[in-house]
Amino acid sequence: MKKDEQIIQTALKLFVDNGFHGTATSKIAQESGVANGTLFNYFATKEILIVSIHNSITKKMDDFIMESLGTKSVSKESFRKLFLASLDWNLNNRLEFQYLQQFNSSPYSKSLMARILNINEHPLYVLIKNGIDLVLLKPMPPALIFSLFTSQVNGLFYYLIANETSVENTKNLTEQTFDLFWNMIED
Amino acid sequence: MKKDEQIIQTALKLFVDNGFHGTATSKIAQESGVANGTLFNYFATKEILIVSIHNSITKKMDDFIMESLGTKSVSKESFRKLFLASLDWNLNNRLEFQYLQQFNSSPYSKSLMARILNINEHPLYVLIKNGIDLVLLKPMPPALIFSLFTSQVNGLFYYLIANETSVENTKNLTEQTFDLFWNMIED
Amino acid sequence: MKKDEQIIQTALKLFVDNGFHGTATSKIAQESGVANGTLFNYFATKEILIVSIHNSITKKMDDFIMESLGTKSVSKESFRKLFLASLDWNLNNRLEFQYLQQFNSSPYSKSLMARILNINEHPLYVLIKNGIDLVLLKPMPPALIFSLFTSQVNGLFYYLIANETSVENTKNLTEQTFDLFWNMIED
Amino acid sequence: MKKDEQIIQTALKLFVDNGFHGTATSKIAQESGVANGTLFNYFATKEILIVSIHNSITKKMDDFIMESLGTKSVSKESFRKLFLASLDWNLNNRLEFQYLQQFNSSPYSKSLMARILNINEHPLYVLIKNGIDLVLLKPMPPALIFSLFTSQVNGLFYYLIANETSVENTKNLTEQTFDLFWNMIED
DNA sequence: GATGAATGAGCATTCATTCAT
DNA sequence: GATGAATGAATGCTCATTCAT
Repeated sequence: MKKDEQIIQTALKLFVDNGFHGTATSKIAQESGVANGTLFNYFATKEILIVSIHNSITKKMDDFIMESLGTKSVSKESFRKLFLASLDWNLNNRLEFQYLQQFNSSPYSKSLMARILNINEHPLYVLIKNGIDLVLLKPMPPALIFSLFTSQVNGLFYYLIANETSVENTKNLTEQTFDLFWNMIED
Repeated sequence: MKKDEQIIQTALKLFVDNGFHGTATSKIAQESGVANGTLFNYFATKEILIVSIHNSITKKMDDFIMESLGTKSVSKESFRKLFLASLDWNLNNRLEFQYLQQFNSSPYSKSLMARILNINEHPLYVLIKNGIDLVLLKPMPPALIFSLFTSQVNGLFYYLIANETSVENTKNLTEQTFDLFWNMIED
Repeated sequence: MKKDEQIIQTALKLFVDNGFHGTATSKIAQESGVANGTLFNYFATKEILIVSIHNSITKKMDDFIMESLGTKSVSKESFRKLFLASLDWNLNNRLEFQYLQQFNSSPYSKSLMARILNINEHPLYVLIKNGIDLVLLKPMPPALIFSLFTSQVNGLFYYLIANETSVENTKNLTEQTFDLFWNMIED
Repeated sequence: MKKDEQIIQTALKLFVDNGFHGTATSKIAQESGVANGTLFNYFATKEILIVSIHNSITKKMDDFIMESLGTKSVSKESFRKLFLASLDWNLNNRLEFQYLQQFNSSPYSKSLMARILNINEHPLYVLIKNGIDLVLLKPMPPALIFSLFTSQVNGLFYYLIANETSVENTKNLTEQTFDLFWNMIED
């Protein structure tokens, strides 16, 4: 692994465990196997490191979800794929999930360097907008449906991690929860 | 206002604006109109102050929601009241909402002194459980419905604060969103 | 017990256990059963309290030794009585002994308020001086004999507290050690 | 001089002059010609610095005395060499002597990091024990003779610093005082 | 590019002392 | 005389950042 990636991975874990303030850059350098000063050759300041981790995570997450979506046809199946992919990513990247939570509720989230996710270009948003236009979905503000979609995924995710269950059961609950959601928004 | 309450209010605002680390205790004392040392007569450490603010907020929130609920009859109306009260509280106490978000994704949330909310005794959870028993709600894990309820409120809340709209419109969207949710979970 | 005496006794123990710096005036007040501010009605500053304790101890010690001496006739018996009394006081007032050690090796010992023991007026010094004049003792500087006397007592004392032994044995060792010392200084 | 040694020397002087509490670490750093934080790169806490100084002093003192002793033959000459070396060290290292006094009557002396001087292995103790076995010394507890030896050295030392005198005279008094002591303990 | 010793601003916390009640 | 809340100067220690090697 390249050094910058190594540093990001180490820092990610330490930040989630001990918070931004609770993690000294010297500790990150040490656990990354580099010298104190070396860290600053890759990330000029601690804040830049923190934001870089955020950007790295969101990029990977977006890539994963986009790839999972495949074709962008407007259909229940597309929504279903997005729902499953989002949940899967959360379940398989819990450290990253926690990091994003922590980052978003910290003052760093106001940093100008943070990747800005323009909701209008988000594939889910586009899908919803088209769905409404095609009278496949209820005539509601697309941003509201977008927000409810995200929340529903999170709601299920929180339940699943608080009540660890079998893979099979997880799958069933996921399908069931998606169906509930779909019935809620389809016209 | 009593001094401890004054300190809590000042700290709440500063913590939300600048983060826990970004807010010096001396700054809190100064803006609270007390001397540096006085703050520590009321809250022995910064961590205790941070946890105390959390406990103060959750207590007020719980009280508000419980009062809004009134009778605990198992009915759509009760769920509606809880939905509206939760959203209202979020909308009218944004600083406190942000504080809770920040606190929950910080290492302080693991503090032993933090009020522990036992989900089994939460009025919403009880309502859901009874609703399932009475075949008013779909036969799903009550904790999942609980989680989806909370998420739906948050989903709507995020939409509303990102798209400020008239009080009238807010009210309509809220009723509409609750109805969607209700249709989703009723048997 | 009067309040000032009560405070002195409490402070004495706390200072020996935790050092001057390690003992907060508030702690002394608390353990003395008085309020924070009350302590300062009796001792205007912490330093005054520290010096007062020193003076109180040295006065009591001097009184005890003087009383033990009785007649001031220049004789082996007088030296013996002083030797025994000094040792006894150390053995029976270990807290006070430790306090004096700590005080004397602290910057407080330079305080102008500390009782000054003018060696020339010290009964032991007078005794020694007269002993030399009467050719009872070796012709050495009296201050040197004084210092050796004190050191011999301390040397025995340190041995006794490091090797707790029976009262009988303690007595025997004391007499034996004094005899050694006497043989050393008698002409 | 290496930086840690420089810091130790500076701190030694300041601690003796102003006490442990009366000496701020920032003052030590400043007078050592290093930055505040640098001090803590060498000594993680103030307490560690204090104990390190103690250990440094006792090591140097032990080395000096051991070297002065030379052969360990059991003879009056060996005791004489130890007596002279101990006194010399005290006279030539007064700051260090005062430091040890202050340290030993402070709570820091209970620190686990402090060098433990096991009396049984002390060269003087061994010498005394062998001297008794060989019927060179009086049949007394060796630890008592040890203690009296040390006290006699201190007693003379206190006299000498209170009554500064010529080198010649100091030498004479020392030899004389040792002879007195030797007569006291020899069988 | 890598190192790690050095830096010094910054902060949480302590505590002797004051004074209004 | 007693109280104890309030004070604020003082200090040990941390840690992001620099830079000479």
